[in-house]
Parts: sequence; C-alpha cells; structure tokens
Amino acid sequence: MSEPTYPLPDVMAGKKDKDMTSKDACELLQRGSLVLAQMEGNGMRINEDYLAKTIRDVSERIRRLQIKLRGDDVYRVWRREFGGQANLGSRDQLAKVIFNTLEYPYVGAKTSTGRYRADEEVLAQIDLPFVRRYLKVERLKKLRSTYLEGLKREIVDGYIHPTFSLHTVRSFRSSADTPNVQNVPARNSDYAEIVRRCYLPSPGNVLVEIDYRALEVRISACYNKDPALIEYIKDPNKDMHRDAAAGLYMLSEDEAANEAIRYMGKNGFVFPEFYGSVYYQCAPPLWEAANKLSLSDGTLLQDHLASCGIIELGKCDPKLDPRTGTFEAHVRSYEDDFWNRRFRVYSEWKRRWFEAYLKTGRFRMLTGFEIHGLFSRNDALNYGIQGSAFHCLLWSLIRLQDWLNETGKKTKIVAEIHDSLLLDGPEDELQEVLTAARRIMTEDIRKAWPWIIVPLEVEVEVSKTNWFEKELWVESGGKWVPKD
DNA sequence: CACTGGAGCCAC
DNA sequence: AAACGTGGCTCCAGTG
Repeated sequence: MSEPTYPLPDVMAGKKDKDMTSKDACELLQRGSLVLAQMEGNGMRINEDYLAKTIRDVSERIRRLQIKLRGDDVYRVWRREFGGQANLGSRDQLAKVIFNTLEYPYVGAKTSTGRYRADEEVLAQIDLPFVRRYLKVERLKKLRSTYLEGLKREIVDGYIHPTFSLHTVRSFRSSADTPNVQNVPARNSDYAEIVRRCYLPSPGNVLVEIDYRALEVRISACYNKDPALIEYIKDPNKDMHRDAAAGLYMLSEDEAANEAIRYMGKNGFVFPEFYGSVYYQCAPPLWEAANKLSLSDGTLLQDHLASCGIIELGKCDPKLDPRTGTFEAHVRSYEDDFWNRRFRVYSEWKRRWFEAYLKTGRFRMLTGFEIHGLFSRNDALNYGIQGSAFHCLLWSLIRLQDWLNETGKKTKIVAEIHDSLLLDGPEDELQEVLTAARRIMTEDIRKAWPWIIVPLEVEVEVSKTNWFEKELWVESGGKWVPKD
C-alpha cells in the first residue's frame, strides 16, 4: 500500500533567520499525528505463547507465596483486627497491623492524607518474614497485572496497537496508553527481562531501537548556551556525572568513574538539580548510597567521607542552616559551586527566563510552542526543555517515515519513547535504514533547526529475537555491525 | 454500581 | 517563593 505524500510545511523545511512560531508548532503536531497514527496501525508483535506461559508461572509463584502469607502468625493478627474486611491487597491494613497492633516504630512523615506510608522503602525496614514475602507478592502482582495481563488484553491477531497522543502532556511531550509502551520495565528492574521478551520483531524481521544520547541535556544547552555545559557535551573525555560524583564523595576522577558511584552523581545529583531539586533533598539518598558503595580497595564511601572529616548527614531541614562538617553542608557547598561557578551561565539563564515568565505569564519554546498559564518556577524552567527535546524526536519520526515511504522500504516505525524510536524491519534493509535514520536524527535536523547549537548523537541497538536481547550496533568503515 | 482521588511504581 | 520535571496503570477506599 502506498502512503500519501503530504506537502512539506515550513517546520520541516527549517528556519533560517527568524525564530520558530506557533504556526510551526501546529504543523509539527499535525504532521506528527499522521506519523503516530501510522505507527499505531503498524503495531508491535507479541509472543503470545511465551506471555501465556509467563502469566501461568507468575500466578503460580503468587499463589504459593499467598498460601504462606495466610499461614503466618502476622496474618492471624490481621484477621483478628479486620475480620471479614481483611484484604491481603490492602497496604493500608498492613500498615495498621504493623505500626498499631504490633507496635513497630514508624519513623518519618505520614502521607498527605494522614496515613502511614506503606511503600517498599518503609516496609523494607520491617524485619519480619511476613513483610518480606508480602513485598515479593506485591511486586509480582504489579508485574502480572500491569505488564502481562495488561499486555495480553490488547493483543489483536498477535499485535498490540498502543495509542500515542500529542494533546495530553503539559510540556507538549507525547504520551502512550493501552498499553503504555513508554513505561515497560528497563534497566532498573529485575523484571525487565520477563516483560521485554514478550515483544518481538515481525517474522523474518529485526527490532531496532535508536536512542538520542542525553537529548534533554543537549537541548537545555540550546536554551542556556552555557559554555561549560556545551564543553561537557562536545568533549568525549569530559563527564559531568563522574565529576559530580567526585565532588560530592571527595574522590579522584578515576574513583568516581566506577559505574555505581557515577550513577549516584547522575541520578542522585545532576538530574535532580537540573529538574530543580536542592541540596537538602539530594543529600539523604546520596548519604544512604555512601553506606552501600565501596571504593576498589573495599573502603566504604561513608568511611572515606569520615576520613575527610564528614561523619554525619545533618538534619536536611530547609528551615535550618546546615551545621558545618555535615554531609548536608558539603552537598550545599558543592551545589553552590555547581551553579554559581561551573554552570553560572545556565544559572543566569534560569534567573532571566523565570523573570521574563513572571513579567509576561508566558514563554516560547525553541520549537515555537507558545505556552501561557500559571506555572511553578520548576515547571516554567523545565517544560521548554522537555518539550523541545521530544520535538526533535517527533521531527525525526516524520522525516524517517517520509524517507521510508519515498524509498519504498518495508521497515516500519512501531513505537516511540520520548527520545527513542523503535523499528520493525527486514534485515536486508538494515544498513540503509540505520544510515538514513542517523543522518536524519543528527544532521538533517540541525539544518532544519539551526537553533540546535550542539552536536546530536544516537545509539543503535538491534535484536533478531526480542526487545530484551538487543545488541549495541556501531558504524565501522561505512558498515553497521554489532559492537565487539 | 460508577466514579474519583490517593498511593504506589513503572518509564523517560 | 518553592521545595525533582512529564506521564499511565492498578489497586484500594470513599462517595453518591
């Protein structure tokens, strides 16, 4: 079936001298909608036999664990308290049993509605086999209901057809539903493997995922034009997450390059700070992690910090000034250095951007979206970056679909996850498709949108089997090959 | 019985 | 002043 060709709106052709406008934004959404609709029609192939077997296995595990739970003394107490109302699925009831009846100490704040928090973090502190088993069951139930049953429910002739929307998100990102394929467990979950094995390429095809590398950071640099940030982006030897970890934990660059330690620099400080978090919120998780992470010689990070004179976290109360010598005080001083010295241009941009928003009640994204309304400071600073980053992906989807149509390829775009796209296509088209996709995503887009003042990079993964078992591919001497 | 909001947890 | 940005899905608990 041949696809209709649409006239090329301004937004796709590029803006030379003038800024992008709302008209460009509208055209992007219109063209984007057509591509997303086509994606929905394409759908993603699902391994129904494996899915059915997995649901059976997980159900059996849940059943056995629940039998043990019902035989536990704690559940007898539970039954005594709640009688016929007793419900193993109620965390609220569990919390009352533990903290009221069994009188385990509850530390920290309650929820906004005055209930005990009963999440994994709180329950993990309770040293009872019943609670450990309870958490296991809850995780398995989430796995089964959301990711397995929720997937099965949407299968039609071996394919799911998730909906992608452009009208639901405040920052003008996209969203996905029925099922939401934008939150399928990935790296940080032990059931990424179980779920992702359900997603297949079509018969004879391969599955390809192409990610923009650090897209939001790059787009943020297009707004704030901070030379230090741009340098971090351009120089492959520089690494701001490693540097943050080094500063926060008082380590050398080499020590901070350790994967788990660098991870805390990135997800415990740099990203939260970029989203508007502050030192007294960052400090506690960083301190907790320091009690688990060790240097290569086996020294615990907290012991290392102690040897540098830091032996306690501090109160982390925004109303109190951190006491000298606490970890909290150290994180504050690193934060001060981070924003007022290292990224002072970024910092200055935030001040000016928010001031302009307060004056006018509006701001305009680099992609032309004119946004007005009542926003918090963090919202006003984040929406433009988050939205425009996604618009780069949307632009690329449109261009790639055009190219696939023009060249008569069989490869189909089947999903999009904010800064990445998923293809399902024959292996013999792979070389040409990867080359075109990378050109579109990193070169063509910069010609159309010259406001992108930093290089863009993509990461390519290919799988002949399923969405879990994918290999990193790189281009080498004009040919795409698996890395190593 | 339908609906709603909270809480929790998955993603980027 | 605000206090980590954006979503979707599931279950529970409460309401009318």
